[in-house]
Amino acid sequence: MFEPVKLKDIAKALNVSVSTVSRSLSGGHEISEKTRNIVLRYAQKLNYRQNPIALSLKERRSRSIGVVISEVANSYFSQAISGIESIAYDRGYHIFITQTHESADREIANVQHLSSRSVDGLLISLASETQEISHLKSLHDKGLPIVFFDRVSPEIETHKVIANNYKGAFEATVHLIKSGFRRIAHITGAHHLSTSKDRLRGYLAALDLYSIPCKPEYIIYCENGGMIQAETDAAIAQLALMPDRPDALFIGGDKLSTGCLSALKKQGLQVPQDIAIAGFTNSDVAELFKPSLTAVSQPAYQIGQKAAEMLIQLIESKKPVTQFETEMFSTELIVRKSTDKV
Amino acid sequence: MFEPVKLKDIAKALNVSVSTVSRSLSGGHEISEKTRNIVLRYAQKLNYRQNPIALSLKERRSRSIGVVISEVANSYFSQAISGIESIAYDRGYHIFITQTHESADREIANVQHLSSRSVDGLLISLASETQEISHLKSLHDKGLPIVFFDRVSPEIETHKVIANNYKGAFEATVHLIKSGFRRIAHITGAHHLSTSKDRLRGYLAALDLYSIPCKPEYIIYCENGGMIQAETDAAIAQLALMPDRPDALFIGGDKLSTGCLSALKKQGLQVPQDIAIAGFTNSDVAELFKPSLTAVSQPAYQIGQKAAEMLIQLIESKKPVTQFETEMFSTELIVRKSTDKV
DNA sequence: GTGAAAGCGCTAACAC
DNA sequence: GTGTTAGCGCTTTCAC
Repeated sequence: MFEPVKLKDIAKALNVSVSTVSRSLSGGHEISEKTRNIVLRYAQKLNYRQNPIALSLKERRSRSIGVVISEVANSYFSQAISGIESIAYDRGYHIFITQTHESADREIANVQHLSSRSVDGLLISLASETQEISHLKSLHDKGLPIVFFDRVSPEIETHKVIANNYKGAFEATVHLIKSGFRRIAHITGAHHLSTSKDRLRGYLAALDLYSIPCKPEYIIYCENGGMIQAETDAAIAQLALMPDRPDALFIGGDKLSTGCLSALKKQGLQVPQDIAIAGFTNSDVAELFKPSLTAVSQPAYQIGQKAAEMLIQLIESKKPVTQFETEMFSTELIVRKSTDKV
Repeated sequence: MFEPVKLKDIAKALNVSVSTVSRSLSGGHEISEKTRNIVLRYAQKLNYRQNPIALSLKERRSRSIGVVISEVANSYFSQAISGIESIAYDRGYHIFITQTHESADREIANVQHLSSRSVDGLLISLASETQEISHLKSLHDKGLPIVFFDRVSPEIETHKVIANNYKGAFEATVHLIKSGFRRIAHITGAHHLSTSKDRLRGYLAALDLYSIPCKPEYIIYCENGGMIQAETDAAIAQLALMPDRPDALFIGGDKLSTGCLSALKKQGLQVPQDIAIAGFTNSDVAELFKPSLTAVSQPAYQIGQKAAEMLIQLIESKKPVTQFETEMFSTELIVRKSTDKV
């Protein structure tokens, strides 16, 4: 098998002690220039690499961070991951990515697994199903740094990074209203998620501003957040059958937006003739849909970067951090054909 | 900070030795039922977890595998990752995902980083830019298990997992021909990639079967594999300007397929009226495009699973493996509107 | 300036 | 059946 060079090998070959080698390599001051150079040169020649596992054991940290998301196959998350990765890489951290597929059980298992793998910190966007976060709380109480992004929880006081979901939803809804639609429904993710709540508030605020009464039956929660297409189909079917069928739809989720487009197609409803839609999505192909999709896009890459930065800062902070921030990024409304009034 | 329970804590509390605790926990036979029960119960109560880092140091393996792909934001790879993850998780392995973004330099850095992080093995799909794989060869020669998937290299003898790219391309091209198209161009990824070569062969074989002469100018390589949209746009522009403009297009890459759709739109070419298209893609929204996209879909999840299985088998094999296999999976042709003859 | 030795958490060979 | 000890690769304190 693969046998990397270790300090002992170098020490033996050079007839010095292991500690001399270690000190030379780590740039210790108390080493003679001459010895250091010899060691350095030899180590270089043998392509010596520190064994990170031994180092972790020694330092009692792993230089790795755990990432918990619902799915990589989601444009928002895959972009966020790239952002996280870019920062982590720069700072010498590795990332463990785990997927919950929106299941609370898998989230618990993943978090458990990661913490037992001694990650130095956790970056998490909660699963749709998760309502109770004692699995995170206990870890956090024990001192494990955690930074929330996207779907956050008020129950743990720590850094959080989110998009301005309220404003994004508000703008999208206003755009629908200004385009001439009045019967605007809202399909969104699990009711307890922070993102769902904020987006709902934005939607309601826009209706309110234009004095459009809000119909409770126009608000539909998809508890699986688009993970299960049948649920999305059912939501659309429900809207389609209403006597006072909506003429527009504001969708509060990445997976849901494409899911609704697909469901509407199955229902035989034309977009935007029968019903206009605008939705949160970071898809890079929203332009190509039939019709092209008016989208609320989040700066997912930057959100990932910021979250990683904050986590690493937390990890590397000498004294316990007590001041926590919630960083908020602006969304962008990209108007396309799915909200054209015809 | 976060201080997990260790064997020593349990030993001290129970007034036994560390080894007794270790043996009880690992189900050693030479322990009295009584002691074991006491230890087990206490460990349970304290929620004891083995420290995987210490274990790795001891066992000289990390129970983790490195995954090198071009991008997670790619339907094929995100599905493959899920497959890899499902197997790895079952077998007690963690995965490190790294992205090359098609750059050879980043691939080298990632591989280097992973190997220095002591992964037990590597799962890799080569970057578009990679032509020279000595960085992998040297690691492989030193005994690091490597399994290739998707984009493989003949230069290293090991297990490989791929889709039947030849047949997938053949079927897609035949479908275009049978639909009545004759001037069929082929846009594909970097010329040296195994996938590009196999798909080209399939395309040529189909043309040949129907005695359609192959025009060299109808074959365009996008060396960045759709990563840079400008390159894809240029390829389409080139085709659009030909005096004998193709009436159909077979596309040999996931990112390229959507990229071409977008480029055609910019060129003002209607699909399929002006030009029909069929392409490799695992996108779950190919149905929603305008027009819906005829796709060659790969069983990415299964490919990921198989690759992970093979790698773990390699890792855990007692004796050096000398017999290597290349596992091939069938693709599926999903016919949609983008290849309708009008 | 350099070496010896302890210790990070764990397992296992070797005592008893 | 249980304890003692060495060792995985590394850093760092303490001697010299």
